Parts: sequence; structure tokens; C-alpha cells
Amino acid sequence: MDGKSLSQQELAAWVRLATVLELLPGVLDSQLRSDAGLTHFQYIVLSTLSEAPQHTMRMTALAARTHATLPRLSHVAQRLQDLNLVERFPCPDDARATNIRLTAAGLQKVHDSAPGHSATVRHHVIDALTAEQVHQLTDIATAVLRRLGPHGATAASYTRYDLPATPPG
Amino acid sequence: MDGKSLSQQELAAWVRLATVLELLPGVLDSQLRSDAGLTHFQYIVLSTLSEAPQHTMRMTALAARTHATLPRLSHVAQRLQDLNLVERFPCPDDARATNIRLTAAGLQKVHDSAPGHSATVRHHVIDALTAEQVHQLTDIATAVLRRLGPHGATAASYTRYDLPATPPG
DNA sequence: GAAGATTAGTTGTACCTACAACTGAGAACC
DNA sequence: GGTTCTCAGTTGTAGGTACAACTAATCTTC
Repeated sequence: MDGKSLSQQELAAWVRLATVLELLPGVLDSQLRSDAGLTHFQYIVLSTLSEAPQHTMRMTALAARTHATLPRLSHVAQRLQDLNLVERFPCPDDARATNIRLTAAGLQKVHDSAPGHSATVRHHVIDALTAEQVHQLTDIATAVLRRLGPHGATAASYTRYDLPATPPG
Repeated sequence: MDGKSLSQQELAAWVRLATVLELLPGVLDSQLRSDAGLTHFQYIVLSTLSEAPQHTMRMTALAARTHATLPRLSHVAQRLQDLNLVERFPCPDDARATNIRLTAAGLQKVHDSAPGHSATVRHHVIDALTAEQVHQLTDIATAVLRRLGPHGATAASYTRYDLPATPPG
């Protein structure tokens, strides 16, 4: 690593990004909690399942898709199961594996809460930016994700919204 | 709010930003935890105090500066006090208020852990970007912060790194 | 085909955070 | 000058997350 400390411009960018990191998750959580009784991460889990065939995925695949560790997902799945939003059952192909599936109530919950969540994202992020900035943000976040180790790079790479291949050179 | 859902480009930007939100805090926390035994937020608290006159601030002022709620800061201060990194004492000017001050050990801890933290920020964020992108990121984060309610706008506005005034119109 | 290594997932524990309830000190108002 | 309101901070509790330890099934290798 190069020990050089951050310049004025770099520090300004970092301080603002760190502030966004501190505040934005709270805004998302609190909108979803008050409107739907879900955390943002729980919403992501349900929403990801809702896009899967049969509304069913293997725990490991879901963990990778949502960038969660398996223990974390396991705890969250337990909680969502207690709320009757998902159910788990052994995978017929591999006795080690567990499948997790959205219940009817879970699917309904996604449909009910999606518009409010979208509106929050739009209001706090997208509508704050110009179209050009939206494009710049995509590139910037993509560049950062490439540095965030296997989870950021590889996990993001097999998401529906693929990162473009690393340019040669 | 306008109910329009997100376009392809908007969704791409949001998915990537959400992924950064999910992964970056973990990277910061885990570097600081393994190298210094601190969470990122604890580091911010110590670091903010280290820049204050007498290494002392009122709890409320520190909470605003670090974008934390008072209960959150109070718990964290308790923990840092148990670790002998800070101390608290009643404010002489206002018997309701509490001052929090960095101990010698706390100051040492900031000095010891700052370079590693800086290097992590540089490696995962700054060095991933071009100089122009650093500038774009500053503008983008500033724009988002303006939408993040009183905490984002006002709290950020009396930070050392002020947001530029909202342009007229 | 048995021993060891790897993979999938759960569970336990400790810590962190949000939210609500609470204490106690100033301010405002009359 | 006492009642009420607001402000500063702490505490209790419930839920979320990380990390490590664990169980059980599959793969590997000979």
C-alpha cells in the first residue's frame, strides 16, 4: 500500500460517501420498517426470491445474491419463517442443501411494499441526481465493487445486473 | 411522490450503490476490528474527538457531528469508557450536559489506527477511481445528502467539511 | 470403500443499533 | 415562584449481525 494520506479533494469525497453510508441505510430501513415491518435486508431477501423460478432458491445461492454470509441469512430466514413469509425444505438433489421458498403471504408482502420502497429510492437517490450523474454513479460504484474482494466482484458478477467485464490493460 | 418505477439505467445505478452500501461498511469494520479492535463508528467517534479542542466535546455536539442518535452515542461512549479510551464528566456550564473527552490511551489509539484505516479507504475507494470520478462522487454524495432530511443536510452542514450552500432556484 | 477434506447449513454468543421510556436540569409563561 | 414544556442524557429491551463452533452430507483419493 502507499502510505500517502488523502488529499483535500479525496477527503471531501470520502467524508461525504461515509456520511451517505451512515445515513442512507437508516432511511431505507425505517421506511420499510414503518410501512411493511421489514428491514431493508429482509426486503432484499423476499424480493430476490420473488424473482426466482418457483420463488425458490438454495440458501447458498440466495446468500451469494444478497451478499450475505450464510449464518446471517440463516438467522434472517428463521425470522422470516416465523413471520410465515418464507418456508424452508430440504433440497431433493443434495441432502446437505436447503431450499427456501416464498409463501403466498411473502409474495403479497413484496408486492405491497415494493412501490413504497421504490419511491424512497427514487426520492432520496435517483431524483437527487441528473441523468448524467446516474450514469457516473453506476461507473463509480462498479469501480469500487471491483475492489471489494471476491464478494463485491464475483458475487456482483453473477447478479442479474452484471458488471461489465474488466477492460483489458 | 411520482409512482413511476425505476428505468433500466436508474436500476443499474441503484443496485450497484445498494451493493456498496451492503459491502463497504463490513470491509471498514473488519479492517478496524482486526487491526485496532474498533468498529468504524467507534473510530469515527475517537477521531472526531481527537480533532476537537482539549479533545473534548459535548455529547450532543458529538452525536450531531457523527450523525448518530444520542442513545446510540451513549451506548458507544459507555463501551469506549470501559475500554479506557474516553472519559465523561458533567459540563460545568450546563448541569444537564455531559462532556466526553479522549484519554491519552484513546488519543494513542487514534494515532495508531489512522494509517491503516486511511490505507483501506484509499485502496477500496479512492484508488479505484479517477481524479474526475472523485470529484463526481463528491457532487453525487452531496446531492444525495441534501435529500437525507435534517440529519443529512443540517448535520453535514456544520461539519468541518461543509457542504456548499444550496444553489438558488 | 474407508479416512480425510470440503461443502451446506444451523446454532450460540457477544456486540451493535433502534426505539421507547425514563430522570433530571433549564426555560417559559403566567 | 410554581406549573409546564423542552432539552440532555441514560437505560431497558428487542432485534440484527459477525464470528466461531458445530452437525451432517458429499467428494476425493488411495
